[in-house]
Amino acid sequence: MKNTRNDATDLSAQIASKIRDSIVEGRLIVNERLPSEAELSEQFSVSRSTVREALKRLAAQSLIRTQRGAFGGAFVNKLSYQDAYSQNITTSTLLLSMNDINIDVACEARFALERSCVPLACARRSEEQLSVMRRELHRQTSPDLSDEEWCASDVAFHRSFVDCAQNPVLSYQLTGAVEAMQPLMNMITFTARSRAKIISHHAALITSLETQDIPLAERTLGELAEYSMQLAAKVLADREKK
Amino acid sequence: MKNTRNDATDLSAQIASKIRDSIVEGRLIVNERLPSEAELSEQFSVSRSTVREALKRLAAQSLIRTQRGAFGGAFVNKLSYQDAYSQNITTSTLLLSMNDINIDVACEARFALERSCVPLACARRSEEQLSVMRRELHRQTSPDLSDEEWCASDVAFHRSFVDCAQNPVLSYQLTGAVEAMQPLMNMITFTARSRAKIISHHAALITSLETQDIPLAERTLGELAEYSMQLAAKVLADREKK
DNA sequence: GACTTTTAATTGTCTGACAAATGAAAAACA
DNA sequence: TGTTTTTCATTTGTCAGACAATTAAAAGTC
Repeated sequence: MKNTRNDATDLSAQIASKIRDSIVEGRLIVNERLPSEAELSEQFSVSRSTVREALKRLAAQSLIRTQRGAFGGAFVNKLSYQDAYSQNITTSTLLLSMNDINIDVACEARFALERSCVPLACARRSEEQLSVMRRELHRQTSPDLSDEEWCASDVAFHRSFVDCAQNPVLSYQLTGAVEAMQPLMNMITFTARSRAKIISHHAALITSLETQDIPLAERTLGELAEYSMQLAAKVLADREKK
Repeated sequence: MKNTRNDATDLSAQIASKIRDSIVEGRLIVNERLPSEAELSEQFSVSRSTVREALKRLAAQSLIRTQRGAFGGAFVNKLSYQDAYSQNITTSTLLLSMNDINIDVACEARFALERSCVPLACARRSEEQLSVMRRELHRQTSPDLSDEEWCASDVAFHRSFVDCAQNPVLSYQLTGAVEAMQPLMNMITFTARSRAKIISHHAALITSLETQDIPLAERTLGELAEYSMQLAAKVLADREKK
């Protein structure tokens, strides 16, 4: 079906593709054991090293895990949210950092996505997430926070906001968008004044959740998006000047 | 910094992690050439096979590409949208299929995310995307479409809807959500009647874009979400009965 | 100057070996 | 008999060395 993979590539890539298809299309199920490396090398008529390179490719995508010893081997891995998160973050971060994405485009996407969980977040927010957001808000008021720490706290704040929707699939999909912004924002120097302004928006966001005020949340996110873009634009303008 | 990776793992995994960090943190830049396998094996004091396994791991994540011949080698790869898309789709699909996700949760997330591009899509939709949507809508009216073909067309339709927002980052983030739904929806048998109903919603969606009617688009997406969940619930109920 | 051949560098693949881990079975022991 | 220890076969992890295939630069040729 999706056999766009083919001839021109390495043997190890071809073999990895074949096994990957077996997993994705369900012919190999979770926790099932693959044949041993020796058996695979016979099946595919290649050397053990080639098989191993193929298996390492799959391991890098968390599709399999391996275990040594008798009755060990390679097993189809149940992809955890944790694994999926970190893969998503790595890919999103690299995509943004390598493709000179316009920061406005990234901001626009991020806040559009975040806005998508406003109704659910307002309806379902639990004390657990709210307390994380309050904690991060408090941390943000500390004046001796470095720009990196500030951005990290910002990410934690927004991740918790997303988690308010109590939908793990939604959280997963948004993780990449929220986390990948951090390196971009890290380039901005946040003055005391700009921090104060963002903090007030964050406070409003918490209030909107507490009072389940959907319009307020949407408006606040919009303002945050706009302000982020302004700050970024200013940084770019300053850099231009030099 | 993020050195949660450590001791208990394979040498090849450790080496892959080190190189990955170098790329993610920018010490190795796009198109830069890595040392040759022989040099790397000296640097890390391991055999060439171990280095190769590490490099294959990175290649599986599209972080590097390799080229044979003199002046060949491993180069830091510029992650393309295409590569990022397919990684995202694979991960999302597996996450959903392996974690017995409640279909309601997946539907909820998908339509929440899709709703996030309604304002942008209405404002910016181009004739290009609209014609794709019309083409898929027309295809959906064909009665001899298999359930799989129907679902594939559905995915193409919604991807094009997302693309209307003209924001590649947004499209990237939503690809996983839209595509990963297909295997879940494939389990549903779409009767002529249910197809007709969905087609009418799709038609309304096209109209809402043409007339830039944001409320109509949001309402239509909501109805689609609800109807999808109904169909899924019915499938589950029928299966229970047996 | 244009074309061909050689050459050196580099990845891709293969073979064979040994180390390390590990669970099962066998042996030893109480 | 029941429990602990030892042995053992299997499998992955790592290594060393070899050769094939590819490739671009360098050298040679006309």
